[in-house]
Amino acid sequence: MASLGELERAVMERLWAADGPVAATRLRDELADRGVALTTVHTVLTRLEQKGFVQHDDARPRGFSARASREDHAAELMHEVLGQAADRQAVLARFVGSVNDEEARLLRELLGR
Amino acid sequence: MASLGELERAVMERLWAADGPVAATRLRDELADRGVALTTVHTVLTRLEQKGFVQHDDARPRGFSARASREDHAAELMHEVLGQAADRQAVLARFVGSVNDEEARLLRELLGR
DNA sequence: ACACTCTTCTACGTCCTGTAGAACTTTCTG
DNA sequence: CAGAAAGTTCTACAGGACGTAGAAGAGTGT
Repeated sequence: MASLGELERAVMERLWAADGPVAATRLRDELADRGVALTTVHTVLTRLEQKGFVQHDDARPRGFSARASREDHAAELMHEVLGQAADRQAVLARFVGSVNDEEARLLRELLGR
Repeated sequence: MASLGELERAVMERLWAADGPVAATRLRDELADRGVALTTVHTVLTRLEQKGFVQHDDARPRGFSARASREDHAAELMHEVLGQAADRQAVLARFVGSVNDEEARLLRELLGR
């Protein structure tokens, strides 16, 4: 369900990187390499809001921000994927079987050894 | 990158559920509720092949099969999602923080002790 | 050989996403 | 406060992905 387009993802990336609400103009500037127009940014933001990924305050130059942190979002996605399969255990087994050492160590730590 | 359409997913589901190559006609029958034509099934299969999810043998009524098991596929997706975020550790932390007890137990087991 | 089944080719409508002009609203500035 | 500047919303369109399938071609069975 939650798949984003190229530009949408790029916008989310900036919102996640920012530490507070971001104005559309700033997003346009940060995406200068793409040369997108300000209205384009607005369109994308509106769509991201409809999808529930973004919200904006009612300050005058609107401040846009991500509803969930990048990490929460990713973790959520991981759960979604995990939940999709009937045999969650098998999926976890495959998953764990292919994490690198560092991640494995971290996982052990997180699971309280 | 790897996002499938409604029908595509349904087809993959049957291929994953099957324990061997499946003929297009059988897929059509299994998807009878949708009333899709055989050619439609073929089109979808062709696209899934192009995407690398499916392969077929050269027996005469072609036998189609998934390239990866549903579990491998899911685990792969999980890795993809994990890799997308800059702070993988944070993602793992959130992820582990929200698995249920049973899954946590399984994870500990899988991580060897 | 002929009918039947399967496969490939080609095509089209719809929805999603990128893209942005036009029009409207709010804010700034003289 | 009027006019300009900046920001926001509305509306539209093009391209691509996906669902859908007819037409045409290839293989199989009798």
